[in-house]
Amino acid sequence: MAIHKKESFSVKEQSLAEFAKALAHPARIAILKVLAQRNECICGDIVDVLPLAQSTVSQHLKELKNAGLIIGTVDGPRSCYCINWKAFEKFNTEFGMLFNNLKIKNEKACC
Amino acid sequence: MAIHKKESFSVKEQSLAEFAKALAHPARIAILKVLAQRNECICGDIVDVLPLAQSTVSQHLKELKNAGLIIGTVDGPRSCYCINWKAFEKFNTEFGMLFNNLKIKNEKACC
DNA sequence: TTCTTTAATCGTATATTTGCGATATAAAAT
DNA sequence: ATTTTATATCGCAAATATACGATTAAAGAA
Repeated sequence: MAIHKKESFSVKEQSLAEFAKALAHPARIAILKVLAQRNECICGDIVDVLPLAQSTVSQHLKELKNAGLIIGTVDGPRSCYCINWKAFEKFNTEFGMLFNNLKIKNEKACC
Repeated sequence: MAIHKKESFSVKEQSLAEFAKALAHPARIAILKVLAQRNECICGDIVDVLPLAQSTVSQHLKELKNAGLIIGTVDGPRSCYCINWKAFEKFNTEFGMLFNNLKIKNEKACC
């Protein structure tokens, strides 16, 4: 029984979906906010701010890193995370273009 | 064992995450594309285009509808779906604002 | 060296998502 | 009235995601 046929969609569709999935949890949105609000790259400070266990936060950070939305650097015994603005820019405009392209074609909607 | 503490985040964070979740599958991205490319509101035509069973497509449509991204109207024996541009606009700008606000504050990143 | 601190990873429980076939529903066609 | 067509929903199986405690790893401090 073939389950999860995400591969059968276009690369662009998959990549947009991947990006969206990385943002699809309030904790990860909150992490991005924290990372940006402090102009130094925080690591465990996020744990103090979020209502989640250290291991859970670490897991969310890993997902954001895998999606390319943040960059992690090891700094002695601690880890320093930053937002990867390039990736954000890329996906933000990609989303924007998707929406715009759609809208142009769809001036007269039926419902 | 308390699982899923999404409620402990801000309403805005939750709403952004909800929007992202609705987009977090290539099938749903593809559906939105199809809905926009044809200037008539399609229903079962989507099933012909996607590599998924009718029931699965119906389920994805339901999720998009629940998230408010599309509107469904019953038209005789068939259903007519359209993109809800207002919701899209709202979330698109909300995302944009999030990114912009973050970027302004974060001119000097450490990594 | 030993202890402490910081963060990643492992193991595990539970929840949610994804997908399909089968069935139900409802309107149109015959 | 029966059949066809279009779509939603139900029930189930498998895959993923979420969360936590416990453990590991690695650097700095004692």
